[in-house]
Amino acid sequence: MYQDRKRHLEARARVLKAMSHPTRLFIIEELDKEERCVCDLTGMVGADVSTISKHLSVLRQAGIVAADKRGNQVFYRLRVPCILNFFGCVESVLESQFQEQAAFLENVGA
Amino acid sequence: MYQDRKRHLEARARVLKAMSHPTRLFIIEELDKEERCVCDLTGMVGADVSTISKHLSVLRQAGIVAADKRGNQVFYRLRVPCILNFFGCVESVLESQFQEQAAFLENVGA
DNA sequence: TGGCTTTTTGGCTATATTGCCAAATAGCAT
DNA sequence: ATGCTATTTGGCAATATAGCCAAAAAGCCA
Repeated sequence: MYQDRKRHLEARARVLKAMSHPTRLFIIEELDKEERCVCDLTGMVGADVSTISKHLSVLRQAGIVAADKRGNQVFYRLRVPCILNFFGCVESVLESQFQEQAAFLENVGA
Repeated sequence: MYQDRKRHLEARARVLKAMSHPTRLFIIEELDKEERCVCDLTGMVGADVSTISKHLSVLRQAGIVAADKRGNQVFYRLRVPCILNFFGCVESVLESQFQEQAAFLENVGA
C-alpha cells in the first residue's frame, strides 16, 4: 500500500519541505515578480547573506528556482511558476483553521 | 518588505510543513478517497499506531484533516480537498529536476 | 467491574534544520 | 597582483522532528 508509493511520496515531500519556510516563501513570491540577485533578497529579508544563500540553495536543490551567474552576481529565477497557484488552497486551509477556532471560542462561551 | 508579510508567510509555511512528509502525503491521498480510522491507516502504512496518530495530529493542527470519533474509533477526513490539486505542480517540479539531471549527465558525457 | 480494543500522550534517542560568524571562493577593476 | 564586492561553504549551538516503546485514556461489551 504505502511501500509501493514511498519513493514517489518522498520526492513530493522534498519539494514541499523546500517551500516550508517563511523566508523561502517570500523568496518564491519575489522571484515570481522578477529575477533577483542574492544581495537584493538579502536586503529585502534582512538576514545574513549566508542565510539567504542557503535558503536559495535549498530551493535550487528542490528544483524550484534556477541560478544564473552574471559578473560577480548570481541571479535567481522561479523555475516552476505554478507553485504560486497553490497558495489559494493554502489560504483556504488557513481560513478553515480560523473558522474552527471561532467555533471553538463560541462553544467555550456557551 | 519581508517583515510586513512575515506572520502571514509563517502561517502558510506551517501548512506546507505539515504536508512535507511522505507518510502524511500518503494519508492525505487516502483520505481524499474516503474517511479512514487510525487503525486503517496504520495497517496501510505499516508503522506504529502511535506514529500514525502523531502524523494525524500534525495534519489536524494544520487544519488539513478533521477527526470524528465514533465508538472507540476515530475517523479522519480531508478538510480541504484542493490540497490535491497542487500535486500536478509538484510533479512538474520533479519533472524539471529530472530534465536538469539528464542535461547534466549529457554534459558530463560530452 | 473487568477485559478488550482503539487512540493518544509521555519519554527517549537519533537525526535534521536554522541562522549566525568566519573563512573560502569567484569575478571585476585598478 | 591587490583590493573590492558578491556569493558560497564550513562550523557551531539552539531548536525541531521522527519514530519507537510504554503507559494512559476512552469507549465498548459481557
